Amino acid sequence: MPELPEVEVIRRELNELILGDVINSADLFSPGVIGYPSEENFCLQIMGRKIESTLRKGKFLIFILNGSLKLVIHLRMTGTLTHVRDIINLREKKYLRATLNLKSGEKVCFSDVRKFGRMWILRPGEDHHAGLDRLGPDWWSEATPGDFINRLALRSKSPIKTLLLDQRFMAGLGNIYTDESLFRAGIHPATRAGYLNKSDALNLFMVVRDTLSEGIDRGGTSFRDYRNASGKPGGFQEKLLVYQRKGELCGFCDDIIQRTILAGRGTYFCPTCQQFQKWEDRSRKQE
DNA sequence: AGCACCACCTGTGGGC
DNA sequence: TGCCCACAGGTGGTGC
Repeated sequence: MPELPEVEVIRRELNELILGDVINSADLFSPGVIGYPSEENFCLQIMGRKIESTLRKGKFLIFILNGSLKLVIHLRMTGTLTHVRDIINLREKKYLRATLNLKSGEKVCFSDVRKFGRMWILRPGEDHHAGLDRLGPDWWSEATPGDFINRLALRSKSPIKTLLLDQRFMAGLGNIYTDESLFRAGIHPATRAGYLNKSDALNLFMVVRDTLSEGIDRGGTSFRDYRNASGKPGGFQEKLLVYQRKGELCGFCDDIIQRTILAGRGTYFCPTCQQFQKWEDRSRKQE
């Protein structure tokens, strides 16, 4: 489910609601929800910690706790974080995996249908337990056009979609925002990175940032499960131009949106508006 | 090094 | 209505 915009929407909301609050305790309801340390130590270490600040890196949500501890959360496909006073009001109650019980009397509820989501408590130097150390620059708060161009040059043979999805390349994009960005930039998802010149790359960088920005402004994309910290859906799904629109008219030309598989993921594109691949094939034949 | 494939889970929607 | 299959916003491991 959540990509960078969805995690950022949740972070901003929780930042207003729980900053400065204290986690009295945690309740765990699903084995495997804690990535590190053990469930027992997770519960012991989190008790009585003050939430000093909130961060996001890629799709990871991070709460800085007093005593140099970090609470790290990844929602993976179907995870949600909901701020409630009473669990009875929780929409995803059936899939509740953990709660953080705050001194204020409120709770942060971690629900997750598919159980892929994880939480970690990390001390300084323990980022590798969550894979945080392997992330590239965050697309929203860290990456620069220069980063992007330099990194593209290092992976020039990879299809551009593969790179955009690779969190070690740059962190935060998932399947929806990748397909939407490539459509908006007019680039076929299979185009090899090395085929993009500097101007193409710069344009793609700006388009990705604009697409993420609009996603955040509209409260994220609720294709199915995503809800913000108040339990409400986002609105960017109404603005999707290709994702999940196989067989529909493009909207910018008379062609029809196609679906294929790339990087192991369902991939949506317009064969007419995203022609980079065709040009690349032609230039390869001329070699 | 990089990529394809499977695994992890549960639910939903389409076709018959 | 029911069954079966494909597919779903993510990532890590394995083997070629």
